[in-house]
Amino acid sequence: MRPSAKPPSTKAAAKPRRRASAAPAPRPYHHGDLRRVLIDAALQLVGEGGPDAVSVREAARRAGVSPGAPFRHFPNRAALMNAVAEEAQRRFRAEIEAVLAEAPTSDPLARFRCLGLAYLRWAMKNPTHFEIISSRRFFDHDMTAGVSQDNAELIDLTGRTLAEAFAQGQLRSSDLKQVQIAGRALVYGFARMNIDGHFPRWGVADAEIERTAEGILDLLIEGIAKVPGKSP
Amino acid sequence: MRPSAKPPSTKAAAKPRRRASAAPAPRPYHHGDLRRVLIDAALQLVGEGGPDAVSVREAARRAGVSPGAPFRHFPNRAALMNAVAEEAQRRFRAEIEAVLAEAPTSDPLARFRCLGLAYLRWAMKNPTHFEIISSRRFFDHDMTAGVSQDNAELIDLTGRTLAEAFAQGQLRSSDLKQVQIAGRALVYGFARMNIDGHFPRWGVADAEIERTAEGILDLLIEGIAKVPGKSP
DNA sequence: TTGTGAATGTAAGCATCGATTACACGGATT
DNA sequence: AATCCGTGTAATCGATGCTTACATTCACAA
Repeated sequence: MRPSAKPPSTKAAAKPRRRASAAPAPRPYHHGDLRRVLIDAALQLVGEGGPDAVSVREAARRAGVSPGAPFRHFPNRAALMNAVAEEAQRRFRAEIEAVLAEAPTSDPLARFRCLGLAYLRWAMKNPTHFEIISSRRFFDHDMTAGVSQDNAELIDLTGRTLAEAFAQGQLRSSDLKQVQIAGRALVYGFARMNIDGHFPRWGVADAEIERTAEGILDLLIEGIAKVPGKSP
Repeated sequence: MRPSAKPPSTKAAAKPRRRASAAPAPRPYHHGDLRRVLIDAALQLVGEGGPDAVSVREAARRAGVSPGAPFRHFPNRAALMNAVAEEAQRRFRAEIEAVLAEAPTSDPLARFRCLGLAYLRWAMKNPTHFEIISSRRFFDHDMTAGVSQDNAELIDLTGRTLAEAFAQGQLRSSDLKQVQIAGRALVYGFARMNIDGHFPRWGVADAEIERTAEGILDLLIEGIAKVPGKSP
C-alpha cells in the first residue's frame, strides 16, 4: 500500500546530545507523560477558543510531538475530548463540594441556594470548560463513566438537600423532582445563555451578570419556599 | 499558477438533450435557485445530524452541483449557517406568534404561560433547529440581522406581556426584567437539557418530557404569581 | 437579432484535519 | 546481553473549507 519505503535510520546520528549539557534537554524519544500533557494542552485550547478549537494536531504541536503520537494514547479525537471533559468535571465537582462544605448545615434551603450559586459562579468563570461538560456533543457519555458519575452524584446531592428542606417544611411543593429539575433548568439555562452570548441581546452587561445570576436564583428560592404565614 | 490547462470545451457535445424529451430534465447549467436549495439541503442536514453535520460540500452534493458552487452564494460556511439560522428563527417566531394569537387576551399571565409553552414545545419538536438559533457558535449574530431582530421582537413581546400582567396585579415581584430573564433561563435551560441529552441522566423518559416541561413552567408561574389572599 | 458583460456554474488545487500504517527507538524484563 | 513491547515518527489517505482560472448562459442594449 505505501509506495515509498524509507532508508533505514539516519536518526541516531542526526539526533544531538541526549540530555548531556545544560541545553534545554532536547526531549528524549519518549515523552514521559504525553497523555497528561495532551490533556493539559487540550484544556488550554478549550479555554482559549472553546471546544471547537481543540484539534488533535494542535495539541500534539503544543506537546512538541508528531501529529500521529496522540493516537497512541487516545483512539480518536472524541476520546481526548472525553478525557478533557473528565478533568473539567472533576474540577467542577470539587469546587461545588468545597463551597457546600462551608454552607450552614442547619438550613437546607440555604444550602440548596449555595449549590445553585456555586454552580452559576463556576459556569461564569469557566464558560468554555462548563460547555464541554454540558453538551454531549463534545464527548461520549457512555464512554466516559467519570463524567456521568460525578454528575450523578451532584444530582444526588442536590436531591438530598432538597429533601431535607422539604422535611423541615421549607417548601411549598411536594413534587421534589419537579422542583429539582426546574432549579437545574434555571441555572443551566442561565449558564448557557452566558456561554451562548445571549446577554448582550438582553441588555445585561458583563459586570451585571453575576448579580443577575444571584437575582434569578433568589427568585427561584422565593418561588419554591413556603410563605411563612400561609399554610397550604 | 495552475499547471494544467483544460482543452476548450467538449462539454456541449457531452451534454445530452437539453430539456428536450420527457426525461427528468438533466438540469441546465444554471441551477435556477441554488441559494434556496442549498439552504434547504443544509436545513435537512441540521435535522438529520445536528449543526455539525452540515458541510458545504454535502449541501452541494445534495443540490447536485459542484463543490465550489455554493461559494457563489455564500462567502463561507458560516454564511450558509447564518441563512439556515435565519430560516429556522423565522419558523420559530411564526409558530410562537401563531400560538399566542389564540391565547386569551384578557389574562396576561396566561398569555405569558402560553408563550413559554409554545417556546418549549417548538424546542422539543425541533431540537436541532432550535440549537442552531440558540448557540452563537453556529452563526454570527452581527452578520445575521434577521435572527437578532426576530429574537429581539420575541423578547419584546414577552416583556410587554409581563408588563401587562404586572399592571393587572398578577405578579409578586416588580422587577420585571429579572422575572423575564428567569423565565427565559428556565425554558432555555430546559430546552437545552433536552438537546444536550441530560434527561436520560435525570430519569426522565422521552414520553414524560413534554409533561415535565409543562410542570416546571407551572412551577415558575406559581412562583412569580401573586398569592391571591396575600398582599405584599 | 446580435453582441457583450455580469452572474453563476465547473475543474483543479491548496492547506488543514482526523485517522491509519509501516517503521524506529529505547526502557523494562528476562 | 538479548529481546519485547510501549511509544514516538514519517508518510499517507480521504474529507473539508476555500480559492482561482475557466466555461456557460442569461439579460440587456445596440
